[in-house]
Amino acid sequence: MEKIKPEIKDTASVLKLLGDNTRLSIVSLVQNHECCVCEFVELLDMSQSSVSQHLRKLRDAGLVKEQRKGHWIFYSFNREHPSAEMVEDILQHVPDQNEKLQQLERDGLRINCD
Amino acid sequence: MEKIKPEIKDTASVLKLLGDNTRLSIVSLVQNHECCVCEFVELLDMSQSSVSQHLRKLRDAGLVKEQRKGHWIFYSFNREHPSAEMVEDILQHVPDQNEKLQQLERDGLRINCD
DNA sequence: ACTTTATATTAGCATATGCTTATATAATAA
DNA sequence: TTATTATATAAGCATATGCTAATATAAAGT
Repeated sequence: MEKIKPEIKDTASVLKLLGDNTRLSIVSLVQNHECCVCEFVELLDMSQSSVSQHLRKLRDAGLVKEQRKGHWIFYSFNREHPSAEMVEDILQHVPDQNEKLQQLERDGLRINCD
Repeated sequence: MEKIKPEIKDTASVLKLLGDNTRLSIVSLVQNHECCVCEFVELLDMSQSSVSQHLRKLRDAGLVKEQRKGHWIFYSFNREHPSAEMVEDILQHVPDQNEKLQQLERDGLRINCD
């Protein structure tokens, strides 16, 4: 049985969302890690407000999930999204963002709630 | 040796281009077939001007190539583009557009210069 | 040369986008 | 309760986008 493909207009709207430097970076970052807003702010060197607005778009589209942990709200990739597979295919063509996260870690700026 | 991945901002700009219904449809159509402008106009039910402007964006980005054949200018997918592989991966998640082309064929509206 | 046909380009406009600044909310800490 | 911290939201603005309508171009046909 074949997987149901989303309609072309739904696919286009996902691509439109990813067609922004900031959002593509965010999605790439959360593919393998949970991150909180302040980490994005640090990594992307953008204002908190701006990051928050991008996150809202991603969340509204269902591409990312949020989960509160104490002070912080952590965002993660939503593998349940109808276009999740396509997004993962796309991310394979995007340069790895983990290095930046590791740098955060070394700088002691990584937030950990576990 | 590993393939060179385009920078994230280049990838984002390709996704932005594809993040439009009309352009995603066009790219999907030319993935396997050459099409001329009037065919797009017919298939997408849009004005010639609008289609032409979308094609220009795709051509400027190098995602499609154009080739004149007599009366018509045929557009085709450019497999040399740095993000061509990614685009093909994406298109696998897009519903097949061939049916529409076959309908054109049946209606005798398909342009053929061979 | 003139006309037709296919396509491209331009200008104008309404809407969308992404940012900044300022303010609100919500959970925690004192 | 009040203050602090992390995040969200709203307003305002400059720029980008996609469309239509009108016009230009360029090859082909007569």
